[in-house]
Amino acid sequence: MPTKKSASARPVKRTPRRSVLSDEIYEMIKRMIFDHEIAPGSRVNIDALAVQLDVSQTPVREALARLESDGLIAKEPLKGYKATDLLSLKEFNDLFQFRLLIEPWAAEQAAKLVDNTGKTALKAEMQSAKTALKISGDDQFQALTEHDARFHALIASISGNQSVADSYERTHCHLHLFRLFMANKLHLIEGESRAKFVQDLFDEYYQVGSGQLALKEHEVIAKAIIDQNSKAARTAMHAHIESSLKRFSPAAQAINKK
Amino acid sequence: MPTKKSASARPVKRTPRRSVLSDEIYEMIKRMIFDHEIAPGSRVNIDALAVQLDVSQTPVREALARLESDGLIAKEPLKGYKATDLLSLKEFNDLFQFRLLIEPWAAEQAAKLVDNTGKTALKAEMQSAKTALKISGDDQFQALTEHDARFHALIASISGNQSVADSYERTHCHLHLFRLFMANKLHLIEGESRAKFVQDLFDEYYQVGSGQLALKEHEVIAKAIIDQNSKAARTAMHAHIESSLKRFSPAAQAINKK
DNA sequence: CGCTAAGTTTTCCTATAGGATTTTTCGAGC
DNA sequence: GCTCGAAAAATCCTATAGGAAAACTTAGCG
Repeated sequence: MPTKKSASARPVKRTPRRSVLSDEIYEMIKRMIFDHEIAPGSRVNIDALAVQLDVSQTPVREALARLESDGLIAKEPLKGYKATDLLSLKEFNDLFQFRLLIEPWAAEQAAKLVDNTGKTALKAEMQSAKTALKISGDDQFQALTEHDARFHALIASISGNQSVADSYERTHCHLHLFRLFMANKLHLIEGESRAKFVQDLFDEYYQVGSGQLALKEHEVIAKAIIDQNSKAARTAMHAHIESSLKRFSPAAQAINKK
Repeated sequence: MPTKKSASARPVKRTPRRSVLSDEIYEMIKRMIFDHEIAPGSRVNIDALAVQLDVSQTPVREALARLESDGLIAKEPLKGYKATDLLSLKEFNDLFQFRLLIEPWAAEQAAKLVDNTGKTALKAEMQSAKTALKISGDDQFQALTEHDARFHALIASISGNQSVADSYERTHCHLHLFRLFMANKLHLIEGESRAKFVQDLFDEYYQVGSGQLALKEHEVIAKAIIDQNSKAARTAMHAHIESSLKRFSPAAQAINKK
């Protein structure tokens, strides 16, 4: 009786799995948060999630436990899990302040320590950004956000300091920014004027004029690192984060006024 | 056969639990790592742990998943969990470099933003350090390490920046330091001279002369914050971390030479 | 002595049931 | 009509057993 239902609902033989199931589930749930399939603040039902993903509760629980210590999901004892709320304005500012503490240093170190492998990787990443520009719509924003995440993570990695790289990763800042942005976007289906507002935000962030401001800033940073100019790398990274903070600030404020 | 054994081995009625079982298990396992009950690098068997702690596998799995994303335990897919190795010399230095990036800033902010509640908490923590000095033996070292952890976490918290406070917490630096230190200690049962070496380390770290150097440094930091002298707080914290790095460095080197 | 192959062990995943706690619903009383 | 309290439902948390896949071990053969 029990096996029958699931056996018929599930592919007869699961494709040979690359790694461990709970890891896949972790990534899938993370992606669901990323895609707003799980809305900020909404409850997350373990049973439902297990059924939906067609696995048992165990891997779901493991994934949720990890997501909790990532700060992406909060557990209220005996009440269940819920997706964390979007960043408040304060949290948003705090996050960028934190980045200002570690990333300029990371860029500086990266410029000092970079080798040929690192230079190649940086060039490749900048190339992928250009590819992303060819996409259109929300997918473009997502592609650019993902480039942004990879770019910063790459620099942290080149810096050679694992503690710094890890702490950057765990901020999940790109995920928070994307959620913030999309929340604005989604709220606006109701009002035409606000849709325009979000479009403006988008333009502002990635496409000021024909300049693609953020990518230009990335170019400057990448160049400084490849040239092994550590001072310039630090300065450029600092400027980029502050500039990024300014660009995203309206989005964060819009949410908090709601 | 299966139920019988566990039913007889377990207390009839579990004491009314304060919170959630998996959280308790998480803390217990963390403590086991702290106490070297789980040796660095050793395999961690889920079944065995569940039996030992007298709970089922489920909460153990959740705890291990969280510990993994804390970096205290590593999962090798399809092979099981193992406790992470002790910090290599490089990781040790990286960790302190990371702390240098965020903690002096945190101290500076704390001095700017501290209120009466914060000042009271700081004074209380310094008082608890004095109490710890009355303990003797390894317990004293543990008590002082825990004070150290609370002191730094408190300042990060007073700084008001949640991202910074979280990232400090997640370094688990006090835990790593304690493991490093105890590993030296434990290895030395074999050699008398090395036992002396560890005692020296201990004296060096917490009791130089009758000065209790580290605590003196804490006093300076605490005073600067309470006086709301932000510049002094930053400087004192910077000096303290560098001083701490120097004091612990021999312990880290000893492990790596092994 | 080295390498392949079968058997054993370990580990992960699944499934399900039952106890505990919270939330919701519903009815009685003011 | 509103508030309070108790029963009912939903949800979470725990426990346990068993099956599948991979890793490890051991024995036999070249």
